[in-house]
This record gives sequence, structure tokens and C-alpha cells, in this order.
Amino acid sequence: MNSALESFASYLREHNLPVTPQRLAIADVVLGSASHLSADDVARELKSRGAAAGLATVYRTIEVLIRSGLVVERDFGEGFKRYEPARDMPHHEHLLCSICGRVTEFRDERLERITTLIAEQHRFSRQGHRLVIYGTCAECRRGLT
Amino acid sequence: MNSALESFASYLREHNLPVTPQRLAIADVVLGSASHLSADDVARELKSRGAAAGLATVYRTIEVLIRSGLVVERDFGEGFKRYEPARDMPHHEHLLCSICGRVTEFRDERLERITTLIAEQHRFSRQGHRLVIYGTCAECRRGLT
DNA sequence: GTAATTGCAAATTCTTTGCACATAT
DNA sequence: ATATGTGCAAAGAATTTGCAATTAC
Repeated sequence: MNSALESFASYLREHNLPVTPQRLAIADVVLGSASHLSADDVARELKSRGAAAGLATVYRTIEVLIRSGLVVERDFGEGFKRYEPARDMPHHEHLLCSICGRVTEFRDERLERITTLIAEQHRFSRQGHRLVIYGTCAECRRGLT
Repeated sequence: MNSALESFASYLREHNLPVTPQRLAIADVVLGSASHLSADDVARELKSRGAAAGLATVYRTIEVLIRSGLVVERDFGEGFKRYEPARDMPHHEHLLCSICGRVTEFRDERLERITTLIAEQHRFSRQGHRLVIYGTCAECRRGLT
């Protein structure tokens, strides 16, 4: 079903790491989600599926998922981190709704070029960049009658 | 000397807020700094000037500084916040050296346009954006012989 | 004088760690 | 068997808050 979950199991086996039910359940939630979940979101989702795991285990498994390259960590300055499956889209930016917290992705080639140029101008060796656009999504604005 | 400090004193008086030595000392450090300080940086600098104030007071005064519009809060995903005097430059972006933590500012008109367009495309009402370019500065690379 | 601030310590939030017990291979 | 993971509770780091003592106006 979820091929990314398969990849994770393979990763674990290749690295001689035990394939535990908790790891699979956590990976299933994170890799299967379309959204950008916080550690707490993951724990809550697990519970609602009847497959609870301790928060500590959630954090530890997410760490493995990140090392495996299947998940990316994000910090939108909300006071906690979010985790996103490293799918298709090579590098992309985010729109964050400041009301509902919904995260939308987009990609724009120009940003790669611009940031690379700017880094050069400042004699920085560019490692990466992060752009977040803050605003309110259409749904939330509708609610604000 | 520091005219921003004067503005802060005026702000306090206009709002019937006591002008305390702690507030002035903290404002002097934050407003007078060219860099992007953390709350801890501010407390440490105060101590080194012999004008120490409790960390809680530092946080509370920074809050007032932000409300006064003289200081802007930044979160570069380092696990703590930084504070920057709201000087001249209207809106600007940051380069962050991942070795020494140095922050460099730059401004690029194109980013305003691009982010506004993208927000529109996603039917977001844009409130603002934040761009950080991560990399290593020239000085730090020199050290990495 | 009185209302507001200060400082300290305790509380909070997110995340990490230590350790006894359980489990995958 | 044995190394590794898990859960819980305690520890950490940044920030906030409650409250008695202090200070600005």
C-alpha cells in the first residue's frame, strides 16, 4: 500500500535496526499524511487509531525517519516543529495560514536562483534556504464574516 | 546619543509606563546593537556593563519594545528567538551562518512581488513572509582549513 | 500614596535522556 | 542470547507567570 512505509522497513533492516510495531505505526502516520504534523499530532493520531506509542518513542522514531531521508523537519516559528514526508517535490516553500495552521506547498524556480545569487554577493556558501509566507487561507477568511 | 532610546522613553511616558533604569538599560542594549540578539545575549551584555536585570525583566521589556514598534522579533529556527532594532530597512531578509550564528541582512524587491503573486495564486491573503538563507560566511570557511 | 515594575522561583511548553523492563532478530 | 527499543518519569532549554518587596510618579 504505502510504498514509503516499505522503504522505511527496508531502511531499518539494512541498518540492522529492529522493525517494531511502534516504528511502523509512527512511520505510517507520518509518511501517509498529506499534512505537516507536529510530534503531538502524530501521537494523537496514533491514539485515535488504537496504536498508541509514547511521545518519546514518537520523537525517537521521527529522528530515524529523518536520518533515512524519508521525512523532513520543518520549523515555521510556531514554537514547535513539524514533520513532512519527503515526497516528490524536490525543494519547495510553504504558505502558513495563521488562523487554522494549514500548510500549503509551492515551488518556484526563481527562488533558487535569487537566493544563490544573494549568498554569493555576501560571500556566503549557500547551504539552503527557507521561505514561509504567512497569511490567511480562503476558508478561514470566509469564516470571518 | 541613541535617538531610538529617546523614542522609547517617550513611548513609555506617553503610555504612562514607568521609566525604570532596567527598561532603559535593556532598551539601550537592544536598540544600540547592530546584531540580532537573543534574550540571553541581552542579559549577558547587561551584566558585562554592570547593569544587570533579571531575565524575566529582559523578556518583559522586550515585549514592550516590540509593542512600541522599535524592535522586531525573529525566529530563525534555532530554538530561541532573536530581537532586532526596527531601523531604516523597511522589510528585509536574513542570511544566517550556521557556524558562527552571524546574521546578515539584505533586501530584494523581487521577493515582495513573488510572494504576493504566489499568495494570490493560492487564494491566501498575504500578511508577510520570512526568508532565511542558511550557509557559512567567508570568515568561518577560512577557519575550516 | 498608589499603581506598576522587579526579581526570584515555580510553572509551562516542546524536546531529550536515564533507566528498568520488554522485544526483535 | 543479546543488542536494541519502549515507556515513564525526570531533566533540559526557552519563555512565562505568581507574588512579595520595591520603585516611579
